[in-house]
Amino acid sequence: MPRPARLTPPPEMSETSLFQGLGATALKSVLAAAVETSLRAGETLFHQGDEASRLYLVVSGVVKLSQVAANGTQHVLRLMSAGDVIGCVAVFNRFPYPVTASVEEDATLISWAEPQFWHLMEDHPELMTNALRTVGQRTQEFVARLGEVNGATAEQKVARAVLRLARQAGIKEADGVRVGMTRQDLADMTGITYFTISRILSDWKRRELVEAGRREMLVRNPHALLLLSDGS
Amino acid sequence: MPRPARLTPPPEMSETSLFQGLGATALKSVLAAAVETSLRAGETLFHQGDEASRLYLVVSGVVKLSQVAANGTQHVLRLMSAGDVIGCVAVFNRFPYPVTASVEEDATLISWAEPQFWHLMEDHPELMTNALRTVGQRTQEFVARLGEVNGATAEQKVARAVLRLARQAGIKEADGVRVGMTRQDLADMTGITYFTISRILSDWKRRELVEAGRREMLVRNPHALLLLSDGS
DNA sequence: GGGCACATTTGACCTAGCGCAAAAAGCCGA
DNA sequence: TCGGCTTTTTGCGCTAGGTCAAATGTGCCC
Repeated sequence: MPRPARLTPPPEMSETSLFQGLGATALKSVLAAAVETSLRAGETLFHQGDEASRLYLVVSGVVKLSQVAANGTQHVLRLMSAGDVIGCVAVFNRFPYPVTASVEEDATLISWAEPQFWHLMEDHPELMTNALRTVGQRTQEFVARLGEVNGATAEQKVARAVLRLARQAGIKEADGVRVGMTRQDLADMTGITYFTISRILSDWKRRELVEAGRREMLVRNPHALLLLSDGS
Repeated sequence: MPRPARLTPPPEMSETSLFQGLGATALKSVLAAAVETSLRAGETLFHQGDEASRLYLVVSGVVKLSQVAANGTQHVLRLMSAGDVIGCVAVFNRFPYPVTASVEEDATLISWAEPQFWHLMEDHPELMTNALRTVGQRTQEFVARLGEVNGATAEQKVARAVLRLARQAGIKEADGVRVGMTRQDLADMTGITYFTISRILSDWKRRELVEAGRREMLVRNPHALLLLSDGS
């Protein structure tokens, strides 16, 4: 249910990296041009291959970026949460979206039509600078990951995926970080079968690094996972 | 041996995607600010982790972008040839270079200091637009590759790597495309041991898809490789 | 031509992780 | 409380590809 974005920018907006260095007036006019959308878990923002028509900024909730490979398997690339920009790669490229964006947890987003955002960037050079930086960071992340997937054991990959998950969509609790995901989700993120995922998690449970329940887990000892993901 | 870039832009410069849409005058001033460098095969442009101080454009030759993973293995990300921009991700990020750039075949490059290029982009908005597009394309490529590495067999990965190699650094000949690389190079590009690479190439030789010699190969039937890389 | 340094090939063996099947454990609605 | 459903666990066999060792080229320098 799209509607115009509220005109009064909430204070946290000015801290969003996309808006860094933007004056209050500029920020207001950029936000005025945006449209606010609320989506429920399970709904889809856009599909892989759709024409890249809009640029989104996540205000709240969690959005999953996934890709369907040629062989039909689904690969989850990344979860996006508050402050993350979705569609930047495709929009600045005038290419179809390379991924599918679906809502994991009820989300609110604001978005701009592609030509409109180009205008905004022309009017506000800082915006373009920030966009360039954002895309650069995204690339850097993917480059780093390309390096990581190689030669890593299944356990290392799972450790990294869980840590990423905890960072991007985890909820801090007294004795750890809680993340909601199925074994299948983890499998899609790592390219490992969920059988192997289950075996690894069972092992971690035995070693008391995590507690794993149905559709969720509690990361008790992130540091140990970091060691696992890194060293042997 | 750096020296100022020649002031008269060679005609092909205006076709470089980074300079698309730039007027002749603008192009001249952008080139005037650049420095030309020639490097021999084996020399290094910059190392992974170096401060990202310059943005390079390949004029001729081939430059290899590689990454050393945490476990010490080298991973070749991409070969860059004429028209490709090197360092864009890091420079626009003010992050250290995430990769090492070394010269594969004697190369000539032009480069700009980072702050200077920002000024040029401010003066010439088309340049910034192009930069944004370039970074976007690079990202898109890496995202696509992240999806590809998953679930692919060794043969599929090698097929893709060889095709990329042929496209990025191949020399067209009467009966195929010649590419210069060692089995080890291919291993570094795919994350596969060179034993397996050798086995796969031997098989391809038997099936007459390629001819493979010491430090080089001739791709006879790119179409067959494309089928291999894609289908089962 | 002979020796040397690599690059490549081939073989033998081994293991991480996949595929499949079947059992167990939660969750929910009636 | 009982099905019926989904998610997770576990066992077992199998295979792609890694590891190691040893043989075979191949080019180059003296």
